[in-house]
Amino acid sequence: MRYEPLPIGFYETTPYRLARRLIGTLLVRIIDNHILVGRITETEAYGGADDPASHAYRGVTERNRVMFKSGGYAYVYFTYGMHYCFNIVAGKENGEPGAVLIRAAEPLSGIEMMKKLRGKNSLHDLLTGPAKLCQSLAIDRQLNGIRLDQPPLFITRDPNRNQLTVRTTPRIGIKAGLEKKWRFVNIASDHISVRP
DNA sequence: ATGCAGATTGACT
DNA sequence: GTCAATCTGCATA
Repeated sequence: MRYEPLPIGFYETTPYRLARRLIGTLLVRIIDNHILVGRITETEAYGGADDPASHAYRGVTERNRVMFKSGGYAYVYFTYGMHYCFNIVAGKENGEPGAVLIRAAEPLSGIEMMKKLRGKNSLHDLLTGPAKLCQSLAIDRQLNGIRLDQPPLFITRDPNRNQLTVRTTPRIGIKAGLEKKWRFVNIASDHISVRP
């Protein structure tokens, strides 16, 4: 199977629209001759000055500066003293900052490698949460700022278009901006972090 | 099944 | 000094 990365233009839209568009696409990670693939089941949109839950809310800092780039870059940050979270930057050059947090996916290929990276054997415990997903796909601060239109990390369309049933909910684990329903979940999948 | 505390470090006030 | 876009193990029911 050959995977064709989506072009940068795919990401040049608002975080909200990108978060919706990413549901059902494939996240592909190449590492040490292994091809790891997951079908994205859960995302969250984060904005800029309009969104108090976003890292970009108070302007540019050393940590969040890739959120201010144009769409199609990886924003990977470290949190809770031990976890990474993976985001995809959204938007156009010189537009509003924003990104989409990838919260969950369904493992499709490279499952043995994912289990090894994660140190667990349960299929349902590999990609069902933003930090678990980073661990199973070996995503860490080294990938912060890379472009997502080529290996070792990119998005591609699902050739076997699967059934999607997308629901929006408030975002998880935040204390501000709870009124926004900016989380997207494919409730047709078992591989999601928290069932709405 | 649901709930809570602890882990552990770096970014920001 | 505070606390985080989380996960885990243990407790209770």
